Amino acid sequence: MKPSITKAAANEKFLPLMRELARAYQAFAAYDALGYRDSDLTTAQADVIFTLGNTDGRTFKEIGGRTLITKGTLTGVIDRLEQKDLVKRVTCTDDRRCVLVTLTAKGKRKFGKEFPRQIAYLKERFDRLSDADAQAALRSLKKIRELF
Amino acid sequence: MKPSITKAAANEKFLPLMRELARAYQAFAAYDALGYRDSDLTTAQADVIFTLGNTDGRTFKEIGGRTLITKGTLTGVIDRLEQKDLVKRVTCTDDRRCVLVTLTAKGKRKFGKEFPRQIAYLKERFDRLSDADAQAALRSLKKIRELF
DNA sequence: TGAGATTAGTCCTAATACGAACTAATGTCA
DNA sequence: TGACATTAGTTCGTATTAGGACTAATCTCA
Repeated sequence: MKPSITKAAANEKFLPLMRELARAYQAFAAYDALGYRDSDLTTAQADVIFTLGNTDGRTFKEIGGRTLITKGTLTGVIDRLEQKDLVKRVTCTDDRRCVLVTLTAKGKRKFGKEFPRQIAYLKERFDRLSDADAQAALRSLKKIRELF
Repeated sequence: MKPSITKAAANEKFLPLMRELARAYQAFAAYDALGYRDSDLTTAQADVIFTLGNTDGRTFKEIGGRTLITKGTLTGVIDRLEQKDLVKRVTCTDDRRCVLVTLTAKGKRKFGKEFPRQIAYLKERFDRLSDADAQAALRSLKKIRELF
């Protein structure tokens, strides 16, 4: 065990950037999650509802692609939303392998109420960034994403 | 449910930045997680091991503060690391409420092996950023974190 | 000193989260 | 057409994850 090697690793120049990426995201995620406190929705559930809003339904694959929820997890999330009567599963007629998930009337009301509320809640913070800072941040984040 | 209101919300200027933050972080996190494939460690477990490396032990509170793992979760993570004989719980003598978590000899070997390996694995990607881009990204992320 | 507040961890529940194995349906191509 | 690969979701096992109730220890301060 060579402390010199682990210490050299601990001094890598990119580590502050990596830590800041994690902390910035987690600070945002924590704030975002707080917004759902009174909504009876988890973050994942709200994410799905918001993805389905103003659409005629999406398949699991589409929802997974947009929310970054993996399919195994998504089955459970949709199960719970279905139990709450917020979404409905409909087997596609053209391709019977896929399932279209649509908002119920209750789900549409939920979306109409919670989506604008959450957006306003988030906007209050994001709008504290100047346009220039927001543009710079967007560019930086794109470059970071493209690294992986 | 007033599409005009939800559509106005969906057009908020800050949304691309918010999405990019989530995607950049998740792209990084997915790559990071891949690095632990052959290590017999989960991301959370590695995070704890790396935090304990080259120290004389840390309390739950310290570990939680650095890794951003909440205490309830940390109990389970430490349990599993203890089962693998990688860490050890020692009650503090000065304040018997707190528990010092230290690496065992096996844990130190694990740290000495996996930490430099993972850092090199991550460095390979982060080093593709120019110094200027990395500096700009760091500044942007700090500003984002300070929003919340 | 002693009651009340605070702090550090643990325990519990519900919900993610991921990967791998599995089923049903569809596509491919010789 | 028919064997084989591929795709969409489900199921399962293990491990987080957050939050809240709980216990034990410490602190505060009158």
